[in-house]
Order: sequence, then structure tokens, then C-alpha cells
Amino acid sequence: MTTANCPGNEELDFRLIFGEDGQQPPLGPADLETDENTSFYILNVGQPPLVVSQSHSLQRHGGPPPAISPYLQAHHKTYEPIYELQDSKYTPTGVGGGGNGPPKTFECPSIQITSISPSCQQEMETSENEMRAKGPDGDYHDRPLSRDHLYLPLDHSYRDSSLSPSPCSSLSSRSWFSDASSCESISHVYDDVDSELNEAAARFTLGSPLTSPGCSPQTGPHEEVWQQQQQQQHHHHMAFTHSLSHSHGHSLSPRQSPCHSPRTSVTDENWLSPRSPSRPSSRPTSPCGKRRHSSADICYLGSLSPHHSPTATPGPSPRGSVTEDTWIGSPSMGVSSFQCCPSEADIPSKTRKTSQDCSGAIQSGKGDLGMDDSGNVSPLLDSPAEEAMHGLKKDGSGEQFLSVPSHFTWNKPKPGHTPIFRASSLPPLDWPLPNQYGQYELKIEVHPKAHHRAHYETEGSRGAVKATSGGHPVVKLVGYNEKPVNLQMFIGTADDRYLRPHAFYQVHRITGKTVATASQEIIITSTKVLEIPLLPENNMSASIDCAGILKLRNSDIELRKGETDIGRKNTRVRVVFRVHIPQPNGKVVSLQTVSIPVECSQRSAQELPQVEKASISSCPVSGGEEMVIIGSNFFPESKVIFLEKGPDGRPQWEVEAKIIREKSQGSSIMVEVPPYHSKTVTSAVQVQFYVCNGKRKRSQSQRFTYLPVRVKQEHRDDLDSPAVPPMSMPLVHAASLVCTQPLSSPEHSHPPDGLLSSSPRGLAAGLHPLQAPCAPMGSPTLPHLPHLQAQGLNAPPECQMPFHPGPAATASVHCARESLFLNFCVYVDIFADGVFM
DNA sequence: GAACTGGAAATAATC
DNA sequence: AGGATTATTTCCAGT
Repeated sequence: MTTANCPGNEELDFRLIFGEDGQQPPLGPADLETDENTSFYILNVGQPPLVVSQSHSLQRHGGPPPAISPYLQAHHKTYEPIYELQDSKYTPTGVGGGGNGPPKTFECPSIQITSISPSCQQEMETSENEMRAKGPDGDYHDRPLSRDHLYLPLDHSYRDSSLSPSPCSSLSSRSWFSDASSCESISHVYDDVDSELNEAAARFTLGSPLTSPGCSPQTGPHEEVWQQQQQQQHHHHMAFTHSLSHSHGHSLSPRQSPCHSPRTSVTDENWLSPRSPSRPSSRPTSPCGKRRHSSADICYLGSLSPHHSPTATPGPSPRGSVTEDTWIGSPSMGVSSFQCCPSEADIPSKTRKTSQDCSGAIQSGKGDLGMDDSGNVSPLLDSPAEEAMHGLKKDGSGEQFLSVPSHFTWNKPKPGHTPIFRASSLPPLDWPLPNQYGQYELKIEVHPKAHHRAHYETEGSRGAVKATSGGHPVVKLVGYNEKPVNLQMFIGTADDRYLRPHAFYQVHRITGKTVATASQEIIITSTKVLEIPLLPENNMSASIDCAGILKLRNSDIELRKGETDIGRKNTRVRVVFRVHIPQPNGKVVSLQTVSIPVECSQRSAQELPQVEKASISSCPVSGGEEMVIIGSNFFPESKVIFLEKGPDGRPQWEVEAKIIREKSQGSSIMVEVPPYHSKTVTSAVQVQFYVCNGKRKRSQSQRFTYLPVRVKQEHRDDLDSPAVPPMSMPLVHAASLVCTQPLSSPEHSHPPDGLLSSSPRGLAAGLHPLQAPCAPMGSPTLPHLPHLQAQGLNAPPECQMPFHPGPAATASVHCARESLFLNFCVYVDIFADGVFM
């Protein structure tokens, strides 16, 4: 084994530490028939969508409530300070859409988890009555809070703990949130009964209890304010809806907060980036008062809605520490509740027990899985899972902790599934979507620059993301020009895992004289999403001049319960754009496209090499082909390293490629692809390469495929096309180079899952002709392993043998880790991939 | 004056 | 444990 002598290799692979590679991307929803009794995502063309989760009780009330009702209901459900576990039935949508086939009802226990604080407990009765009086809006409370409910007092110490999660809980890395966030769609996975039966092997995988979905309830004194905000929030959305086409400056109702001190106002930013009050400031308070740590910081947490931010987030925002209470109780959560499941943070860790009456079920996190007791979001369970569930029911004694099912996982999305969703149930942000479907295509016509220094909350804005040309990124929806639609934008990851909202960065809305594009901030599962109208009169194109990037402190994010991503050196992002195109049948076609990676760190931007494109993405195992790498921060001392990782995630083979100096220059390096260590492979081998500038200065790994000689000819075309044909010329125009996206973009396959396994999602991406990979920068994309698999080619070792532990082991690890804080934990780690199958 | 920038000092995290 | 190095975060100054 050749070992490249690149210092960068000494870096820890966090995946080894956390075994996150095993955390597969969420499942994809299927093309569903409209089912009004599920989560409500009130999609309004030309207006910000209101995302609310369905309250299971809606089912009981019969038909779909008025649009506003589910909205409020969701909030009530989400924040109602009661722990409730309840049985529910799962009625998967049948083939060809629900309704047509005989409905299959699956026992799918779900846990309705809300919480009750000590202060709220005493008011519970009153609260309950009040809620009931609210009628539909309070439908969640229509039921007697009797034996179906387990009242669990909140643990203040828990809340005040420095470990309290930040409001910004990332969906990104946490298996819980991230995966769970997709759970909502899981129920949509099936579009035929056979599939349901055949794939009843859905399994739950234990996830971090720390990321359980309970939204922190606003209890006691906060509740009223909270409710007011709910309505305010609602009005806000409505207002925006109406004003969108008129004026971009929508004035929003003033924030309502128990604490009106400007000094402590919780802005969108600090809401998203809470700082634990108990944790001493890492730095002295700024003379300018930028950093504020006072008891007042937490006085009204939760009562302020980040979502409330109708206006652009101001520069230096007050740094009120926002505890979990703050963000969890945020109405915004409810607004996007379908994707935003209550954070488990609000659930006293020590009190998470089930009552005997409650059938045990695990309600997934963000995705609100199980929120829908109609089963719309409930996964099918395989036998073991069901057994486990039964076990939960049997053992659901309040005296005991829930037993942890051995291996659960959600059903996988069917390969090649169409990106069609119910308007009321849009895909979670970590859900892979194609950039093209039918005649529709969402294109990034102008990509952002490869570097954009994000600003901290303690700083003023650093402006909008710009394009290399000096202008701004431009996004266009092709193939649809009927009505205005909202373009959603958020900051996604750029690592080698599946695309998901970035835990450490948020989009930052920018307004001002220099901004010509209207935008609106919403929060979806704790991720800021900017909505920008795409108007027919503008050819459904928008110049994104209103979006900056906010950096959240690593320490804040990493302290979140359940957060497993590490901020250090995790400074690359991608800008993600989505649209939901309304269809005549009431559904929507959801498309997504992502930008090239954008380096957000000042230092990294100056020192780290960054690979933007490569001229080829594959080559015969014999190597020898020339490959041009286009990027930045390439120096004379730069090296190009090819490597292959083993099942354990550690490099098994590394070799330094020969750089052809005479054909290299500032922004490009030409290398000679080194021969693969084995010339006898019979299937394509996925490896990686990166540029290394020295110790700890290496680019993100790029994928590269070695092809067995005998399949070279028959597969090269597939691999490189519609990408560019292999080039051997020294330098070619960048536009014709293969875009070497990070290994994770949904459009570019999903490393360890899509690429390295038979991930259904990966397969979907690879097989569905319409789910073609997006081609940032107008360039072709790298081949998908699934594609190879579809052609009978084997996956490389990594995909055949993931290095993360199996479900049981994962559960153990997670539980062991989380049990440091919790006496009781139950969570579901959703693996959308077949890794554990 | 506010927003935006570039630079770098101060601080924290790792080695 | 302590110094060196690296990375992050805050602060400053200029446009």
C-alpha cells in the first residue's frame, strides 16, 4: 500500500468517530395522492408556505380543517405541554395513490410527545379548558388529558444546562433530526401495495435521544405570548403573501416578547444561535456590547419567534442567549411543523417514560413522523420492528424505560420515484430532489463565488453572496411560467455526505438599497430559508442579491443535544435552491439544485485549496490519463492525492499523483492519474482525490472512478456523459470540465449512502432519467455509483461494507453517549439507506 | 450613519 | 503540563 505523504491525512475522520456515515439520508416521499389528513403544508404560490404539522386529532375531527386551523392546531399540538403517548393507526397510501386500493392499516404506534413544565402543570387544567374552548385550533386539547397522557414535569436544571440545545439544532448531521425530518415523507414512500408488503422490512434505527422531537413547550407564562405570536406569525405570512407582489418591504407586526428590551431581543440570528446562558462567555464582552450574556437573555426565550423576523436580520444582533426554550417554543417551529418536529430538547430527559396505556411508539423527530396518526407519516414496520413495538407496548410501563428496539429503520424511497408531493406535505430539507423533472428544470444560471466570508453575529453583515462576475447568483425555473412561485434558498452542507441544511451556517436575509430582490425568511425545521418569488414577468428568474451567510459559533451548535457535526474546519457550504411547482392535480413538483461549494471561512478561503472541477471523473485502472483540476489556492507545493478508503473508513490506499507542472498554472493543476493498485478489478472502483497544500490544508475529497479495463469502453460514455468527454488537453475551458461537486450532493450522489451503497435514494438518483444530477456551473456531473450498479457493476468495498456499526451497535453507541445526560432515552435514528438491511 | 470589507488581534482548540 | 500550531471569533479601520 502506498501512502501519500500528505499531512492532511493525519486528520481525524469524524465519521470514524461518530459513525455518521451510517446515517443515511432520509427517505423520500412517494408520489402521493392527496391526502388532506396529513401534515399541512400550506403551499401558496407566490407566498410563503405555511408549514404546519397535522395533528392526529384532526383525524378524529374528520375532514381537513380550514387552512388556518391546521396551522394553529399544529402549534397547539407541538407545544401543548403534555406528554402523550398514543396509539395510532397507519394507513399507507395505496398504489397509485391513496384511496384506490383497499387501505391497509398498519399498527403504527406513535408517541405524541409534548411536554409540561412544572409551572405549566398547575395550569394544565385551565390550559386544557382554554384550549378546548378554542375549538379547532385547540383540537389537540379536545381530548381529556386522562390516561392517554403522561404528565411529566420539566426539569429546570435540564433546561438551564449548558447542554441545552441551541435553537438552531441542525438537521444536518443529526440522525435524529436530519433523518427524522424526512420521516414525514416516509409514509409516501409507497405507491403500490406490493411495495408496502414487500418492503415491510422497514426498520427503525435507534438514534440519538438527544435529538428527540419534542418541541419545547412554552409553558406557563409564556404560553399566552406564544399563542399571540402564533397568530402574529400567521398574520405575518398572510401579510407577506399579499404584499409579495406589491412591495418587498412587508412591514411586519412588531415582535412580541415578554422582554422588550432591545438589548435582549432575540433576533432571528440569535434565535438560531443561542448561547447557553450557563456557559461563560468564551470571550470578554465586547465593548460595543455585541456580546451579551445576562440573565435577561433567557427571560423570554421561546416567546420570540425567529420566524417573526419580517425584516432582514440586522447586522450585529443582540446576542441574547437563546435556550432551547426559545427556539423550541418558537411559533416558527409550528409554522413549519411538518418538517419541524418538536425538538426533544423540551422533553425532560429524565422524564421520558411512557404510560402503560400508551402504546409504545416512537415518534420521530423533525419529520414529525408519527405526528399523523392517520399513518400518513408512519413507516411500515418489519417484523422485528413490530415485535419491538409490541414490546414497547407491553413494556410501556411508566416505571420503566422504553426498551430499545434492536433495529429499526424507515422504509426506503423507491428508486426512481418522482419528485411529486402533496402540497400539504413537502419534502424535508434534507430530502434529495432532482433539479429537473419533465419539462421543468431549476437551474443556477450564475453560481456564487467559491468564497464568501460569512459573518458572525458579532459582526455586521458581510453582504450578499456574490457571483464571480461581480453580480449575484442567478436562479431560473425553466419550463414553468404560469404563476409566481417561491424559490426557497437555504445553506446546505458541502461535505462528503448527503446534502442537508448546514448546522453552522444559516442564510442571512439582506435588505437595503442595494437589494432589488424581494425575499422572505421562514424557518423550516430550525433552518432559515429565504423565499424569493420567481415571477413570470421575470421569466421565472431571480438574482439572488438578498442572501448573505451567517456563521454560528461552533461551540453553540456543538453543544446542542444530538448535534454530531463538528464545526471546526467545516466551513464549506452550498447554496441550495428549491421550488415547488404547483400541478393541476393539487400536487407539486419539487425541484432542487445546489451551488458549487462555497468556502465561508476567512482563513480557509485564503489558504485551503479548493477543487471546483476536474476534466475527467473516471479512468481505466491502468491510469495514465491526464486530468485537469480547476480550483483555487493551488500553489507550487500543492499535491494531488488519490486514495481509497476501506470498510472502516480509513484510507487503504493512497498515492500521490504526478503533477505535470508545465501544464499547471494558478487555478489549475494537471495531473497524471496514477494507476490503481489492482489491475484486475472487475467492477468500477470508487476512489477519491484531493489537493493538499500541506499540513491540514487539503481540499475536500473529490470522487473518481477507476474502471476495469474490460468495461472501459462500454461504460465510459455513461460515466462521462452527458458529462464531458474525457479531455487530455492541458487546459480546457472551465465550463467544459466535470464539476466535481462534493461527494454528497443529492444530485451528485451520496457518498457513503448513495455512492457507496445501494441506497434507494442513490438508486433513485441514478435510475430516474428525470432525476438527473444537477450540473452546477453548467457542467456535467460526476457519475453515480448507482448508475453503475444499475448496469451490473458492483459497488466498491465501502458501499458493500459500511464501516459504521450495525443497528444494534449504533443504538448502543448512541444510547451510551446520550445516557450521559439522560436517564431515559428513546429515539429513532432513521436510516434511509439499506446499509443496515 | 449604516452596510460592507479586508485585515488581523485575541482567544480557543489541537497537536 | 506547557509550548507550538492551527482554527475560530471578535474587533478595528477604511470604503
